[in-house]
Amino acid sequence: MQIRKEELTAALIDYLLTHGLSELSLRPLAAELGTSARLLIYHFDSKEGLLAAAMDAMHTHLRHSLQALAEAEAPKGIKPLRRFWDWAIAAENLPYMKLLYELQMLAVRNPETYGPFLQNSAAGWLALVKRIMPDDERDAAMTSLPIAVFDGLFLELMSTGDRRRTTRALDRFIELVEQARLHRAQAVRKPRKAATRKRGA
Amino acid sequence: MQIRKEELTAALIDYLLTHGLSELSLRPLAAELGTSARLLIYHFDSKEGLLAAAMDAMHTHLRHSLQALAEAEAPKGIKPLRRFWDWAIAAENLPYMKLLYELQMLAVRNPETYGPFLQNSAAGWLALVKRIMPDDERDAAMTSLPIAVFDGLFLELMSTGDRRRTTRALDRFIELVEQARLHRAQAVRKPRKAATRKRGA
DNA sequence: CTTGACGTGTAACGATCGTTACATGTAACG
DNA sequence: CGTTACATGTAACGATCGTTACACGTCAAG
Repeated sequence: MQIRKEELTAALIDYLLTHGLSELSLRPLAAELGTSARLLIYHFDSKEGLLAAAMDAMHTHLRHSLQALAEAEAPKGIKPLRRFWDWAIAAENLPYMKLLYELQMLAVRNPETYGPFLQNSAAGWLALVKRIMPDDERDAAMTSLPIAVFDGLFLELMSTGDRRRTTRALDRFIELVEQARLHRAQAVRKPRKAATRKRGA
Repeated sequence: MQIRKEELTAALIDYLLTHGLSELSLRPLAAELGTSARLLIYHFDSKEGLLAAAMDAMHTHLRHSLQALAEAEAPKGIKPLRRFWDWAIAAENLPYMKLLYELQMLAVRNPETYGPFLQNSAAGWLALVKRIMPDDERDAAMTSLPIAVFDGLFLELMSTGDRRRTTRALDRFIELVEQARLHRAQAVRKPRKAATRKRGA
């Protein structure tokens, strides 16, 4: 019955992964962990310390898992963005990603409460995104776009649970980027310019 | 009858627009409205009734404002998606949109609390989106995509407040769709390769 | 003037919150 | 053995939560 801090943290994350952050309360949490609120405070000093430990563990999990993805050999024919998506919606990462997005949203409205738990995970994402977009598109707006597509689709996935639809939409975006790149390549090779502009709606 | 209730609802929304939903408490709310918690319960029956009234008013505002947009004459040269974006980030709509997104996220984790306040605003969006994508792309994935782009960029706007960057990214997406359409049109006119058709991943 | 509905203030209820006081059990070490 | 440090249980504290009881004032209708 002697649970130490690390074991507590692991169980704590499991709890947060299914119950979310916003309505966390010490006593119900302690009840499900088989301990008491007293113990949680003893080990984590305060509720905030408890949240800090949990959020840190979450970030650590995601960082390690993402690093493993980056180091693994990339299969041919799968675009980085799609590979990132598959990683995110994999069973072992999806709950963590949901928690991360929940944190991000809560931090928008309650920065003083949740802001301290934000780590710059976007920096990690960016390293991957850098390889997604064509080089000549690497301005700020064009790195924003794939991340926004990812975020938006992940949002829809969280709301509807529709993996097929969201994944297909992501593939459509990738095709779109491909086609546009191809089109630009052709336009450079044979610059006919204004003659091809016709539909504007 | 019940004139007081309408005034209260208006003030209530103003409060929620700036303070958010997740940490709403009757007494601080009442204090800022210059009344008492007693009064709020008297007029709205319960906290849930109060939230219901507020969320209904929010949906009503958005629906009316969006309808006004749909009925207004569309300026030439501005794509519908961009027009929708400009509407959403306009000063009079942005706080409502933020509140809507907050509601949507809270409903993901706490459906029993916030689910009842969800109305199918996506249906309203869809009517606009229908005119955004080219006709031959109107499958489910391709209507998901612009909405996801919008959602993702709006999320980033909420987090960073960077209007310029997000708006520019949206414009890039629109260009992307345009270029892809143009490319496909050329491919149809001179079908050199079958590679530009659908690939099954 | 009386009645009764609406609106409001004060105060309290029971529940739950994060946190703390106090006592105790366990086990390693001198 | 006793000491010491960590771990744990029981209970309670004060604060705040949504909600309710009760009394009072206003004002139009009878």
